[in-house]
Amino acid sequence: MSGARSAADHAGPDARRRAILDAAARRFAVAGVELTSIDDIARSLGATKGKIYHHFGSKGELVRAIRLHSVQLTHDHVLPAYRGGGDPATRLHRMAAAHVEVMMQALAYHRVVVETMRAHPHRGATQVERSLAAQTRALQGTYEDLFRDVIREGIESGVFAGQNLSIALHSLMMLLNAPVYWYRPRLGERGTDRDAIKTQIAAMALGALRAAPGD
Amino acid sequence: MSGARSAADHAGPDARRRAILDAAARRFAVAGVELTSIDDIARSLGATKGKIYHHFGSKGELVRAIRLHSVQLTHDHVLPAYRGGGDPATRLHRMAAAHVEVMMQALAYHRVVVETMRAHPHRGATQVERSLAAQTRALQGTYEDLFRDVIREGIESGVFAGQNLSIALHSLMMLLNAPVYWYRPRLGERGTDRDAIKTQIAAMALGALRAAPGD
DNA sequence: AATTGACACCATACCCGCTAGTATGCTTTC
DNA sequence: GAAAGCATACTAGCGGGTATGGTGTCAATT
Repeated sequence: MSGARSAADHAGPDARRRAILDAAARRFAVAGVELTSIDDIARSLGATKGKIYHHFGSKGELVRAIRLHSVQLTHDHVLPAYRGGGDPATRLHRMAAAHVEVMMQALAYHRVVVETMRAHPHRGATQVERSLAAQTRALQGTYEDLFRDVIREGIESGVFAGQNLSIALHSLMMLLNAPVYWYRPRLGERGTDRDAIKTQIAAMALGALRAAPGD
Repeated sequence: MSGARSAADHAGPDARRRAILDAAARRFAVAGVELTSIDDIARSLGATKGKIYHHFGSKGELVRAIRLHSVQLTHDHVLPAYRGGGDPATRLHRMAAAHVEVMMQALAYHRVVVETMRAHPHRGATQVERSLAAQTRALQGTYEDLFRDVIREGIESGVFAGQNLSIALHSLMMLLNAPVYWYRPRLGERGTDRDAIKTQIAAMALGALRAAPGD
């Protein structure tokens, strides 16, 4: 009685992988990674374990794939603002707004990221898992470099306070990730809430960097 | 061969509870809550499950107790700065510095808090667990109200930007919690690093609140 | 001071549910 | 007809929790 490809399945295997990832991210986001069983995810797909384990090798691989996708989404969404011209303050404001925006768009994915943030090396990770983790780390690194660049430029040009770059970057990222923790889209919301949030947080980010270092 | 009370045990049962909590927090912080078994914690104490389950009803109770202790520590450490006089900016700066300070002092406890932040209700929580969680929520609420008060006061007096209070508070808390994610005490550090961190973050927090709302 | 219970304290050994992962075979597709 | 795609049924092991018994401590009693 199976085999009847329906809905999003017609677009090929990658689309099916994606559908599984979406479902997994949603379940992980609401119930937590550890408390979500593979059967839960399969059930939310109207399928069984077999489907998931056909496309992914393990639960850990699922989590790593979600993490990687999250970072890719974020990087792709913020890069234009980085490449766009303007003084450091303007660029950083646009980047910050874009970051907050994508946090709220793909909320489930980013929730998984922050939950699994303090990468407990997950003893016994497979080869694929390690590879995904490595890609994620690398992309995350180049992503943070975008902000590091702009901050440094801003410090050198005097618009940002001359403080410790590493601390500033870490703090900025946490500030921009904040909505992942508390934002809950309201039913029937049309985007004005999101605009307010991203505008305010971007403004706060700029203010934080402009702060005088001494006190 | 047992029964020989040693080390910190002489100070009574509460001290033993505390020792267990410390060990649990440390293990949880380094390996993650889910990946840490009760046996792991017991081993790190030079004891067995029996000791832990004599003092705590369940693993969940352990986690909740750690969370509560974390909030209590933070509240107690920041309250003096709240009560101290000064204009809103000064008070908030002191409160922020105190918050960051206690984050780095009781790092393990706060790590557990942020890891279990998005409270997955943990289906089947016992009565004691629910009670601990309720106390934690309550205290967390009154703690955040300290900051809310000062922010509101600052907005009214014009030193802070007139932005959405809820978003500002959430963002501020995340900014102040940031060190929990990345700070690692260096061997033989004598406190100058911590001073630099808390000073810079407090300054950034002030700057974030002073930011102009519109853009 | 010595004895005796009573209870706090903890070790040992055991159970058992839960879920990640696998083995297998039936469909559908190409 | 070969291979991808997936359902079904099963296994295995980890770890949370418990049942039980032993050991020390302390207070009351004699």
